[in-house]
Amino acid sequence: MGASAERGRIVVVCGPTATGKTELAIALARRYGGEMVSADSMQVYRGLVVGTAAPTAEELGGIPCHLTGFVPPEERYSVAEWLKAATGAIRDILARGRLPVVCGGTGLYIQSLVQGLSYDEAPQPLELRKSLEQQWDEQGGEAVYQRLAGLDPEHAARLHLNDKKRIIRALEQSLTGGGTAAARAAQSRRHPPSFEALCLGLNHPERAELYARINRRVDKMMERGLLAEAELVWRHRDSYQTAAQAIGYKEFFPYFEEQALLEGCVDKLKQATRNYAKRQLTWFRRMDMVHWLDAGAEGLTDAAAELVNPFVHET
RNA sequence: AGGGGCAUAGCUCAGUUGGUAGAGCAGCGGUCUCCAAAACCGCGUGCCGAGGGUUCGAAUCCUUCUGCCCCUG
Repeated sequence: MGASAERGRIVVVCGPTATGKTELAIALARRYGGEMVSADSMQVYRGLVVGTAAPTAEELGGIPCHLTGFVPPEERYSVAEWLKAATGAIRDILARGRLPVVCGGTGLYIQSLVQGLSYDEAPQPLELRKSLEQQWDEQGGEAVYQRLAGLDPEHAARLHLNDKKRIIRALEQSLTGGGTAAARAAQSRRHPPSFEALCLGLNHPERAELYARINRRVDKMMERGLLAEAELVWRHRDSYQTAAQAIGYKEFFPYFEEQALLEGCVDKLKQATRNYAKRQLTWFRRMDMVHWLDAGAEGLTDAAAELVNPFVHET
């Protein structure tokens, strides 16, 4: 009974959108007496259900699902908060003697959980950020970049001059006593990961197949009332800061503003979703702990179970 | 039928007075330590509609054909 063996075990289902992650996760939860934990930056929001393909009560069939629809859409959410919530939910599930099945497509969230990254508790300096953004817009990015280069040359050298978001984020951290990026990275890894994870990655080997499924799923979302959901988001676009940038809503804004036809917006949405799936693939492909499974294969759940069995039973 | 116009990357189009082509979007690859469904970076994938001619050299000029569009009847 070594200390390292005491870490709780979790199963993670990741991969690009529209590959059936939710379905597999539910099947595994059912088979192993587990509970789902969503790892999705948009499913956390209340009211975004059709567009985010959040698991429905019918799909779940009684399996508990955590971390979906619990954040008011006006709120700004972040990895740090999700990590805290997910860690808590997982601990609870483990305490009940059940298997946590984490399921989602947000690479940053999953990687942070699996690798045990910890984020600074301090709230983000939004005022400072605003003034830095202003400086960027008024004086140009070069000036802001040079400021970071003076404080953290090593990190600055890695960032592209156009990477406004990261340059400003790095600068605000350095300016508020966060030290260099290298120091922060070391700090975030000072504890080993809280859990031992088995990562299953779902993908369709043929890109055309993945894209065809995405297109079909968007059509299905339209049938399920995506447009009404999108209109709600559009009406509140000023207050739904993070939620309004979710794929599946912003693509319809031109339609509501009578600047585009509905059909064109649907095509744009399909395209945006395909682009997103590709980015997700890039992210998960480089996580070398992921065991890839063919999402379209017969007996997918059994194939997954072959990996999960030894993982949950070995001591 | 007569007159005119257009055919260039998967799509929309650039291409000076002739020097074998380039943008956006799509696509492909990648980055990612607190907006991450975000943000950012890299890569041109081409019988320049087909044939013939002029020329050292043609996407560019001439000509025939094919296809599409417009005008007149």
